[in-house]
Amino acid sequence: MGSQQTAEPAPPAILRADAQRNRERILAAARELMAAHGAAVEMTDIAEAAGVGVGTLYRRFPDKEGLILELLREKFQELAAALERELAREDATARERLHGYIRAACAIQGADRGLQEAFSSAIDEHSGIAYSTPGLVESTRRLAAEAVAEGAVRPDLQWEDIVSCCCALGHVIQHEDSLPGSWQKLLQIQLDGLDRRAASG
Amino acid sequence: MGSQQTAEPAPPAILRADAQRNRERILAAARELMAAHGAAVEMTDIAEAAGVGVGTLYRRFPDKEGLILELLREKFQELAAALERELAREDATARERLHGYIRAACAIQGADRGLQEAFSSAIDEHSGIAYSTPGLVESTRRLAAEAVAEGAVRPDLQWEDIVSCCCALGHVIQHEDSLPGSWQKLLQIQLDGLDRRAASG
DNA sequence: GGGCAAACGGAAGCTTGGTTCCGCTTCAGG
DNA sequence: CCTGAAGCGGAACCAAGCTTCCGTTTGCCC
Repeated sequence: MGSQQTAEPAPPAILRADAQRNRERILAAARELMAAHGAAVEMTDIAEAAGVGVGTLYRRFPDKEGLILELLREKFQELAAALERELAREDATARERLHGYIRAACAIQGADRGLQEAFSSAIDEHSGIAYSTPGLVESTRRLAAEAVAEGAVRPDLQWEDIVSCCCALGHVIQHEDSLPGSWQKLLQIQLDGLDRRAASG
Repeated sequence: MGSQQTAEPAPPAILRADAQRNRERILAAARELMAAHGAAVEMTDIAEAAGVGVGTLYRRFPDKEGLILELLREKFQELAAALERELAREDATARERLHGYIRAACAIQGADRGLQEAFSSAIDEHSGIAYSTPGLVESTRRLAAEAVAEGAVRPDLQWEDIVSCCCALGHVIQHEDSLPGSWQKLLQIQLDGLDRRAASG
């Protein structure tokens, strides 16, 4: 191998104006379709919805996985934003902020099937994304710690429990069609179960 | 069309001895593989594990869906059996029987990835199976009613909530690898949340 | 034992959906 | 305006898996 391997001409980091525009369109279309139908949407459909050929799509993203990854990143940032918003509330107790965040996570997952899958798949194959979203873990940890310190929630609450709850709720939310309205009840049960007075043993 | 349409020769309901044996083998292999790898196993692999050609597999079952359906039926019967067993316990309070059943459902789902998917997919496309499993719904309803009547669990508990809990737990259990041990904690939170003292408002 | 419906194996066929390829078009710098 | 790199479209390609087909084998009944 020579001193400078140039196997790939390495495309410039700066995109031409039209290419940039198309990139946005593709992301928007993918966002839209995946929110509605989940990760199973076909690349062809995304391209069509974006008003672009598949070739263009593949010029921008390495493969389907890559496109999904990009959207996953977005999703987790959305979640992180909700978390920050909640943590910043001055008018609420730590327990209320905890409840607020879990509710927000439900709302986000309900509005977007993609995120529900993100939560699951991200947990497995792509767990890196969740963990690499700046501040997400750290803020969750803080949310838990503050609620425990306040004394209103179960003393053994850990940040991972918050993740489990959101993940579990997301799953039920995704099946809204066949278990209509049942997630609200489960949410209530879980929030109650997180309270100090509920903790057994 | 004549008085007796014989489009299909209508295969005899009674199988030849070897055919019967192979049918069992196929089911056993499918059970095994799907428990380990979920519904994604390939028909070819199932046939191979059963020591049989794919053709044979398709002679017994209409298609992959049909095979899965057969196993799903089994799974829900397994669940129904656990439920009956729990309901029959004389030595326990209704609340303990409720806890016992939910724990049992977790155990079953943990031992068999297939059932977790069953719980989910059954909820959607195949909800008929769950509902057609003799006594499953009825017994769940009874489990809930008895626990409520006893007064130890939240008064607004409905049988659907039990389903939600099991379904949600199953989802987290399936991701055991990436959220190690977290389902036990969530189970605890939910069981606590089901108690009367936890119920808010 | 003989005959035949039932059963078998597994190669070939088909479908679905991701990915590549390449000739044509468009931007942007000189 | 001219030119070349960057971008574009979408038909063609390819892999994966489910399903079918058909020549051969086997259990079962007379």
